[in-house]
Amino acid sequence: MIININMNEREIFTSFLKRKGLKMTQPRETVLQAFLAHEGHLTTEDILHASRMIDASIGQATVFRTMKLIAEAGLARDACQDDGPRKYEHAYLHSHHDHLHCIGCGKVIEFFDPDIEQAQEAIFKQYGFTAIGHRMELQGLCAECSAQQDKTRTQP
Amino acid sequence: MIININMNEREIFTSFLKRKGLKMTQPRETVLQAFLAHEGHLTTEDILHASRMIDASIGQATVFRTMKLIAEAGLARDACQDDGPRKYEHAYLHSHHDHLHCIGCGKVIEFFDPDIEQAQEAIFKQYGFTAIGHRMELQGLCAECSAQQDKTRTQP
DNA sequence: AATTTAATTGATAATGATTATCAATATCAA
DNA sequence: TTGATATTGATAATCATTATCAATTAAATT
Ligand SMILES: [Mn+2]
Ligand SMILES: [Mn+2]
Ligand SMILES: [Zn+2]
Ligand SMILES: [Zn+2]
Repeated sequence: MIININMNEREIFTSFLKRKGLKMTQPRETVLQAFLAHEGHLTTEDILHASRMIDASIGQATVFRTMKLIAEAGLARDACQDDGPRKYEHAYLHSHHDHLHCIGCGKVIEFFDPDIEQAQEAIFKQYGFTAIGHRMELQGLCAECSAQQDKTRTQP
Repeated sequence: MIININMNEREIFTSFLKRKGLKMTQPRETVLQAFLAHEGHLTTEDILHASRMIDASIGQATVFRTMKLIAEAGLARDACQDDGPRKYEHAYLHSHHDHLHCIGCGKVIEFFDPDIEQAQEAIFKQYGFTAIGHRMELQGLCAECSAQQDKTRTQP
């Protein structure tokens, strides 16, 4: 099975299901459309709400189950690794990136640094590992939150 | 309060507690000793077991609470970010490092790469962030697990 | 088209890690 | 020693996720 560049997400998901002996169903269709309709970092609850806009009878368990399949099909991936519920982001035609997270206001900046990626590859090689992936999240204070904190400090 | 290089972990913890208006107690002493007695990546359950070797009456909640304080005092930090229970590692006189994780056998290798650390600093600066920290975990297959997987593939 | 087979669904219970609650107890400054 | 206050362990509660299961639905086969 060759994945054609013109194959859209729905076709990718359908053929993924068929390959695994699973069925394309109405609820799975609904969850997929709900996910595809929103960019960004989405919790399962976000996707449940979006799904129920389309079909109010969708169950929570179905969203958990379907999102796991959508990720396995390569259309979604885990976004952050901080505490709290898992967050999915789009993976189809969305290239790999890491996250810079402001712990003051919660803002998340996506970035890609080829030097870091290359250095990571070098680490894998150095220890004789076959690379599978990595998780990296930088945590800090954005410019605004830094300034605000300075103010608080100088006026106690 | 200047932290003397000769101040041992117990003294650091005691003065941390005093500074926060908290008390050094028998159970906290026990949990600290249990943690200090074991290197590596320890779950709260590991530390509970070790604590109960010293004092069988230690409660689970006390371990959760005390480990949080020990981490806040700078003696412990979170080790991994994979699923499952939180893992603590020693932070006192244990320099920062990242983790290379074999998802085949679970092996964890600790490494430190100044180039990656520097590149991370550059990212913070580029986006105007004040750096606080980062979490990075590389995931792959170690040499043994890679070899084993190749065997399975060529002999179906 | 009807039948058969197996996968799927949503509701609900269960799980696992962590946190909150609370009455009884321990600590420590005065 | 006392007394205010922090702490404890047991237990309940929470939160995200998974497991269970009877009813339903999708596809393969007649
Ligand atoms: Mn992202
Ligand atoms: Mn470590
Ligand atoms: Zn911010
Ligand atoms: Zn391995």
